[in-house]
This record gives sequence, C-alpha cells and structure tokens, in this order.
Amino acid sequence: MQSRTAASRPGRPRSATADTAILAATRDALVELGWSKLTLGDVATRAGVAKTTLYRRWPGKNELVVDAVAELFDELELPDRGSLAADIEGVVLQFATILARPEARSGLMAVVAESTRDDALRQRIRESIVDRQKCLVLEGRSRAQARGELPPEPDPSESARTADLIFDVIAGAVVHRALVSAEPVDTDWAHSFAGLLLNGLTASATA
Amino acid sequence: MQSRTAASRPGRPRSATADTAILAATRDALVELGWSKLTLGDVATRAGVAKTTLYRRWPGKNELVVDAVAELFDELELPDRGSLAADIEGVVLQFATILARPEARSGLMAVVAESTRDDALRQRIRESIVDRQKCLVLEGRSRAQARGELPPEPDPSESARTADLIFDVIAGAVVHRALVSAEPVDTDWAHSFAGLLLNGLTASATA
Amino acid sequence: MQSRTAASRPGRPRSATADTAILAATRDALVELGWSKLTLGDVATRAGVAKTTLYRRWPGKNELVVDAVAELFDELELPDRGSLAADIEGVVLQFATILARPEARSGLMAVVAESTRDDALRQRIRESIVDRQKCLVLEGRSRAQARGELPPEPDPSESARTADLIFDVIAGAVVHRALVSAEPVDTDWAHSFAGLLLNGLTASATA
Amino acid sequence: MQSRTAASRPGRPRSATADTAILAATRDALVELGWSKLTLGDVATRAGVAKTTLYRRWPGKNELVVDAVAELFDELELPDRGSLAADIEGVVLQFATILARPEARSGLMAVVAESTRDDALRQRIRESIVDRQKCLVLEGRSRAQARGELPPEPDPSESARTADLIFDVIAGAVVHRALVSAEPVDTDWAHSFAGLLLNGLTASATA
DNA sequence: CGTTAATCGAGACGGTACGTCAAGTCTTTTC
DNA sequence: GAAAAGACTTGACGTACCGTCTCGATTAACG
Repeated sequence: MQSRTAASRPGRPRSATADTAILAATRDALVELGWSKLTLGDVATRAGVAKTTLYRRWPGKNELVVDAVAELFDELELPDRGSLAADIEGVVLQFATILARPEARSGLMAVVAESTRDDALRQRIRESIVDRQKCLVLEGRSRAQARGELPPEPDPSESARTADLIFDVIAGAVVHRALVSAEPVDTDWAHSFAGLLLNGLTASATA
Repeated sequence: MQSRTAASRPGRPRSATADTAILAATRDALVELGWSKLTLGDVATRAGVAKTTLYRRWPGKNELVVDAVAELFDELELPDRGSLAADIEGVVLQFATILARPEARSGLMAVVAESTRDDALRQRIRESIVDRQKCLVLEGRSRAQARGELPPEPDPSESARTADLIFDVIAGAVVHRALVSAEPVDTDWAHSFAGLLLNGLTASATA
Repeated sequence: MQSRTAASRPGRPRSATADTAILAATRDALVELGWSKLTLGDVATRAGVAKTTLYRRWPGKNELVVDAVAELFDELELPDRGSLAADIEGVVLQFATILARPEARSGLMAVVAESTRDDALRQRIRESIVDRQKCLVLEGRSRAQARGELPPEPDPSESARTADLIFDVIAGAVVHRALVSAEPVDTDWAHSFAGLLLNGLTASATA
Repeated sequence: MQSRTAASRPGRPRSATADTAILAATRDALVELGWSKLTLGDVATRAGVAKTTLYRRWPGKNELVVDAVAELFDELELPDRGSLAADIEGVVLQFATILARPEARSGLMAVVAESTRDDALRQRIRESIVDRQKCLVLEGRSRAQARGELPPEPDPSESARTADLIFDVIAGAVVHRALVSAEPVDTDWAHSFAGLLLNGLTASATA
C-alpha cells in the first residue's frame, strides 16, 4: 500500500526535462534581469513551457529562485590544502567565485530578504542552501584536529555552537565583503581573513 | 557666491514635514507589509501625501527605503565599557537590536539585493548606511590602542585595510547570524563572537 | 484554406458576453457622466470586467465610444409613409429621437471632434455610423422616383454626388438644430424642413 | 455710484497683453495637439504666462477654447455678389475656409460636444459664436427681398422661425460635409448646395 | 513718495485617470 | 490527464494634468 507514485499516476506524466529547463531559464533570467524584473511569464517563455506548467511545480517566484540558486552552491567543496589556514582560504575563494555570478548575487540576497517575513521560505533556504554547506565547517575542523592544529572538542554540546559561530563568521564576512562593501574577495583578502580567523580559533582554544 | 539656496528659489517651497512623514510611513509599511508588498501608493496614503509628492523627492522604492532604513542605523554608537571585548560585545548587541526590528530586516536585505544590479543604489547604501558606521571600528580600535589592548598601527596604509576587514567580519557575522541562520544574537553569542574576534586581533598583532 | 477561425484557435476564447456588457456600460456611463468624465476604468467596473479586458478589444476611448454609439443608429429605418415629404419627415424625427438620448449627443459629437485629428477614427466613424445610414437616402429617392415624385437620374455619375449632398443637408441640419441651436426637433420643424428640402429637390430636378 | 471698473480697482492691474497671448497660444496648441491633448499648463507655457494667470481669467479649458475659436468666426461677412444664390455660395465658401483650419475644426466640435452636458457652456457658445453669425441670414434674406428674389415676409412671427431653419440648414450642411463626410467644400459643392437651397426657398415662398 | 493691494512668475501640493505590466487563475484545444 | 495557449481578474506601476496653494517679486493707483 503506497501513495501513487508519479510513474503509476494516470494521465500524461510530467515532463522530466521541464524542471531542468525551468531552473536554467530562471538563472538566465536572473543574470539578464535581476530578481525584481524577473517574471514567471518570462521564465516560462525562456524554458519553452507554459506558465501553468511552472505554477504546477512551484508555488511562486521565491521558491523557484531558491531551487535555481541552490544548485549553484552544490559545487562548493572543502579543498585539502594541507593546513587549516589554507583550507579556509580555499573555501572562501570558492564561495567568492560563486558570489561573483550575478544570478547568485541577486537571487540569494533577494530570497534572504523575502525570508525575513516568510518562515517557510527561510526553512527552505536553510535546507536547500545553508545547512548543506555547514558540514564544510565540521569537516574542516575535524581535519584540523586530526592534523593537531586545533585541540579536540572538550564539550560536545559546545561543539555545535562553535561550529555555527564559525560558519556565520565565514559566510557573513564573505557576503558582506562581496555584496555590501563591494570590494573584491581576492587572494590577499582571503589570506588576511583566514589569518584573523585562525588566530582567533587557536588562541580561543588554548585560552 | 553660493548656489541658490532652497529659501531663495522661486515658487512654493517644499513641505518640510512631508519628508519626515514619508520616511516614517515607509518604516510603518515595512513593518506591516514587508518589502515586496510595500507599495509607494500605500506609503503616500499613510503619510497623508500625494503619490506625486513622493516621486518628486525619491526616484523609486529602492532609494526611499534606503533613506528610511538609514535613519534606524544612526542610533548606533560605540559604548565605552572599559575593554575592547566589552566594546565589541556592546556594539554587536546594539546592531542586533536594530536588526531585530522588522523594518530593518526586510528593508536592509532587500535594498542590498537590489544593489547587486544597481551601482548607484549601492553607492547610496554605502554613503547613507555603511560608511557612516565604519567610524565605529576606527574609534574602537584607537580607543583599544590607547588602553594598550592593541599595538599601534605599524603601517598606516595597512590600517585602513584592516579596519575594512574587521568591519566586514563584525557586520557580516551579525547579519548572517540574525537573518540567515535566524538564531538569536544574545549576550552569549555576542560574548563568544567578541572573544573570537579579540583573540584573532591580538594574536595577529603580536605575530 | 482559411485563417484560423476563433473556434479553432488555441487557448481560452474571448468571452462573448463581455463585448455586449462593455458597450452597454459605455452607453450607461455616457448618460451619467458624459464624454469628458467617462473613464475606461469606470466602464470596465460597470461592465464587471477588468480594465485589461477592455484594452485587449479596443485601442482606446474613441474607438470604444464609436462602437457603443453606432449600435444606437442601427435602429434607424426608412418609413414608408406614402410620400417623399412624409418619408423625410419621418426619418428626421427618428434621427432626432436618437439624438435626444444623452449617450448619443455627447458620444457622437465627441468622436467627431476627435476624428478631426485622427483619420483612422474618421474612417471608423464613417464605416460604423455614417455610411450605414446613407442607404436611407438612396432608398428614399428611388422610392420617390417609383412614385413619380422625382424624375429618374439622368446621369448615373451625378447620382451619387446628389445623394451625398442630400445626406449632408439632412444629417447636418438635424444635428445643428438639435445640438448647436439646441432647439427641439419636433413635428413642426420636421415639417418645415421636409417642405424646404422637397421643394428644393423637385424644383432643381425640373429646372 | 458705479461698480468698481477694472481701471479704478486698487492693486496691480491685469496685463492687457496676456489675454491676447493666451488666446493665440490656445489656437497654436489646438493646431499642434488638438483638443484632447491640449493642456492648460502647455498653453500657459506657450503664452509665457503662469498657470495661475490663466485660471484667474478663464474658469477652464472649455471656456478658453470657446473664446479662442470665436475670434476665428468674426471674420465671416456677407459678400454682396448680386444674387442670392451667389451670396449663399460665397458665405458657404467663407465658412468652409474657416473650418479648414485645424484649430477651428477640433476646437469648435469639441466645445459643442462638451456643451451637450453643460448648459452654461452652450449659452456661451451661442453668444460668442452662433448668434453673431445668424444676422448673416437675416441680412441676406432682406437683401434678396429688396432685390425681389424673395417675397417679403407675410407673417413676422414666422420670419424668425424660417431664419433659424435656414441657418441650421446652411451651417449644418457645411459642417457635416467638412467634418463628418470629410469631403471638400469646393466651388462645385457650394454651387450645388446653393442651388438646392435657393430652389427650396423660392418654391416654398411661392407655394 | 511711500503704502497698499492685486497682479505676476514659479513651482509644490492633493487628486484622479492614464495605459502598461505582472501575478496567479481559468478555460479551451491538442497531445 | 498533462501540456501549450491565451483570456481572465486583480492590483500596482510611474506619468501626466488637473485645479489649488504658497511663495517672493512686481507694478500701478491711492493717500
């Protein structure tokens, strides 16, 4: 006894290629028009799809853009450059590369702005984008601990709180630098930032 | 020899009270409706003003909201709590208090999102909001140097770059914690963050 | 081999009832407000239709009013009262009855005024209103010729020119009496006018 | 004891040249823009005058245009061409010449259209434009009677009614020909029309 | 000859309607 | 029954004029 799967549902099945085409069209439209001038009718046209098809799959502009942008962040991965400082530097530069793409810039910030008044949307953003990257912090830390660069966690309950703090610092600083200050996140800056953070972490740990 | 002042310009002078009423109405509307449902017609009605009066003074929604939100951030000031850590903690909590207000949350992030495709808007944000707060970093640092908590700047050209970095880290982390992670920026978090940053600064300086 | 008929066109077909409702609402609004205070938004509301639906079918206020007024003139028909004088009298009174309706008064003159600067509009007025009534003149004349009241046309090329002249005289005189002089077009006046015209026609013909 | 004349009123007297400039500017604007796109702000600008100056002298667009157009019709005069037919022909051609000017075409018909819902305006039109030309009919008729072309009026009460009828026929036919049928009012047409009317008049009179 | 008062220019004001555009829904035919 | 097509309602957009108002600056007759 199972709920009717898509395959076994009667009638014409949903086109599998449509989803891909719609998300790609959404990103294209974000690049050309930005968030505020992006219209679902235009996205549908670009995707070669009727507006109704689009509304059947996403409830609205916000959710569509979250999904379209989320795919961009999936390419983030933790490089193993041999030291914690170099790893931080690497992930910062990767993050900056993604934020340099206009579809990521407008899309991400816009949905975050919308999420300030829409808890379901914020939940969706966290699940689709934020939390999937938080493991990078955990992995980086445990790798550094294995290398002996950081001491092991004394208190497991404290561990998660610290990881959240580090994540907010890294992600927040890069986003602020890139989008608000609008200064380049280049090797120099990444190096300075990684130095500051690393010093903070080791000093805090030994204190 | 001066450019025509407002007083000597011919014609009926602009109502002085209108600006105040409009900005207040904008913040009210942000609270009730959020950025995306805020309409200039509604703001005008709330302010008891005609739509044309609003458009005569601001080119659009973006610029209006920047000015409306900017006033919120003017209340930020650097507390003198006796130590750099305490000062950082204090300013972080002040910042968090402002970001807890719904008009600041939606307004700020939305205009930042818009500014990713509008350089003039980004410039306006920087002048009206960001740069006016950057002096807090400069003042805090020099106060810490006077206290002997931080060494004096060796290289003046480096000094500005470091201040920018610190500003991006503080502002970015608080914004990310408050709006993206959507976790409370409470005394605990502020304390942990101030500790991390302070350690990073002192260790970096002595290294 | 035909151009796609309405029935076989893809997509939702246009509502058939909307046209009727819009034209009726236009006439209602003309009665209540007159031409200059008539707004398309108000017409749409009266018709229970969205403004966009209205604009999808008519390019603007002028064309809409032409169509709305044209239907009023379709009820004109040539009475057979047994003599040319009586027929003229009858049609003049019919015309006057229509011009007594406020929707015809304001609507007709206004679109004629607009048509002085818009050739397409003038063409539309002629096709929808003027030329459809010109056959009344032709029919009345041939009926009078059959009765022997008027001689048959000697020169067929002259025939059309004379019909145009008669039409301009009848329509012009009635309109001028009703709208400019603002005096009643009653049986007396119609009788005097028909007498004058009839005398002119017979005298000219025998001359 | 007299009501304060303009001359004796205290304060700065109204500029005498302004009226002339405004009426001329109104006609210019009618030529370029037509009635519906003519705005009082634009007229004021063209006349080199402030909008308030304009509103101080005319209550609105309708009245202004009536006055501006009325001046055009003052140049109508009855030619003495030696016969009634020729006199009619002459005045018809003069009328047609005025109606060929775009400011007369749009202006006249538009205010007539407006007057269908504004009795004060209709009164103003009659006083400023229509009635001032009605004497042409009276003068033409008495001249024809002096020549013996028409019999003297038997019944003086009938006399005014007939003059009104003739006026409506002439003015109405010319306007309808020129503006509705949009055919040229040339010598040929004027000749045919004058013949028709003359025959009607003489036949009626002798009947 | 200075006061007085209505004029002048300029332009901001509260309104109202404009014609367009996008959102999201609904109704067709086609696949 | 999903899909494309496109008409539908709704509501905001930013603009243009309306007719009124508030300014400072003229400009004549009156005292």
